[in-house]
Amino acid sequence: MHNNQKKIGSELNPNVSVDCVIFGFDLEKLTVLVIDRGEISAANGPRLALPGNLIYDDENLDQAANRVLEELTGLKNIYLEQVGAFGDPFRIHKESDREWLKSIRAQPDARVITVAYFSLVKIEDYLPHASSFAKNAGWAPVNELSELAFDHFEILQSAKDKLKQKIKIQPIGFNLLPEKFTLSQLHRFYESILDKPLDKRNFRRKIQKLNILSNLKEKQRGVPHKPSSLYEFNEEKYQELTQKGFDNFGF
Amino acid sequence: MHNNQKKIGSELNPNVSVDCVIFGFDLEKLTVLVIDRGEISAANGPRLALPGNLIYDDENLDQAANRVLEELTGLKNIYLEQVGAFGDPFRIHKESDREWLKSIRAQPDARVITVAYFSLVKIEDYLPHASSFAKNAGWAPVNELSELAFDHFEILQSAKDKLKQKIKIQPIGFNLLPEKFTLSQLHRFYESILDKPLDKRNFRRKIQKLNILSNLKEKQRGVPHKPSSLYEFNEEKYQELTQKGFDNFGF
DNA sequence: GAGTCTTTGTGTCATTTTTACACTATCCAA
DNA sequence: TTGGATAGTGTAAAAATGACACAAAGACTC
Repeated sequence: MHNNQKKIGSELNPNVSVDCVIFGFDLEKLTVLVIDRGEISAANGPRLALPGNLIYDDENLDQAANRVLEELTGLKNIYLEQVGAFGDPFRIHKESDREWLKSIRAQPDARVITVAYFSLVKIEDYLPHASSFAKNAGWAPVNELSELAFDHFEILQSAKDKLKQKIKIQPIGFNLLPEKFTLSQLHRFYESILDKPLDKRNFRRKIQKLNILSNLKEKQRGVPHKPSSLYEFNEEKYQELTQKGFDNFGF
Repeated sequence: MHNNQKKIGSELNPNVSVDCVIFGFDLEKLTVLVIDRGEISAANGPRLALPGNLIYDDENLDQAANRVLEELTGLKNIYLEQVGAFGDPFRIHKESDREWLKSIRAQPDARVITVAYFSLVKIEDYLPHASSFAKNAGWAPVNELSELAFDHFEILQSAKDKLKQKIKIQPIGFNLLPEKFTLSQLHRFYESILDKPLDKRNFRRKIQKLNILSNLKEKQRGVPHKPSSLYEFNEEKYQELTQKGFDNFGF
């Protein structure tokens, strides 16, 4: 069910899967793409899970993650980074999880090591893709989740931590925000990832000094308050920065 | 050969292994523990490899890494952190690697995903352990290696990068250095990991401000120059720091 | 025991970065 | 026209950084 467009000449590896933590930002808070597994028979565990699947024997891990991401969102060439491997032999212990696996896997009891990836996607770009499990996917605010299937909640935590580290070192907001955005939105983005308030003026000073933003000569319209200037990221500057590396956006 | 002390009631998982990047510091430069595979028949590839092994189906990844580490060094409760998963389906392509696998694995052609860990070990504590592959193990200076078996060189690079990041955030020199050490040794340690020169006075100022070092009232003896004061780490302070996290030892 | 070699250990100043903090401007809606 | 909401802006004190040079201590040699 997960994947019925079987690749010719390749076999699923029953022991290794990838799971994707796909972050979005709805201009208010950080969100993550989750699958709703629907009503489950037995002990009703968490309905929500991260998208993921077994890997094929002839693809590498990055390819597998890209494939899962594309199957779900239709998006290619998306920022994707490994979080790590998760392999508790008892990670599949909840009865509800086992029930679900029986319905989608040939060997539901096999021990599976999963390799988690996180990616950053503009919510505006995401259109639920026709294929497979996407019809039950949706964005959930990261901080409102309290449980997920399997060890996915733990994976989500690790992914958040990775993202938190990453954002101090590279301006990756880039990948998540719409083409045009306001400084306040960017500000909220950093606050929701770092999970603490940042002084408005200091934030603006610091982000401007990176020289990565272009002030479009355009303003918000129709907002019931002073309209904000719109900005866009300067991709060249971004490349330059990530090359040289910029230690320290550590608020 | 790798592991003949088979655990009762558990099976090796033919698809998942762990590899350990065990760093040491010989007071001059960063070193890593490698296995010498000896003369190999076919196309003579790299003799050196990282220690590693398949996992058992009833142990989790951290346990497997600890087991491999202990089998090799006899050391328990060592600092150990995941680097990531490596899973190129063609990672076993060199003829010399295949020859070697035939001699140690039941299924030498299986596709194997490996999960890499790095750990930090005091060289003084390390005594080659009787068991298994340890007799051919030894410390090699990290920066003098130019190739390793399989994708181990790539893994080593990743581990170095992780270590580099880590050291900016936590005072883990702790785990590597002998009980008593001099500031110059610590200085050299940071330089060899960050791979760039650090100003002596600024380094000393910064490290002292962490308040993590105790100046023993003791000096080096028998050195043909002004003897240095010896220091030790203050473990309590270390715990405190890692809790609060100290952003920024970013030279 | 005088001289040489080698490494330790120390302070200051100029510059940059960080932090804390409050009020006016602009738009919409009532 | 007023009220509500958010945007946008500067300064001053404190802390951190980076650059830089010379005297002190021991071992060894002659």
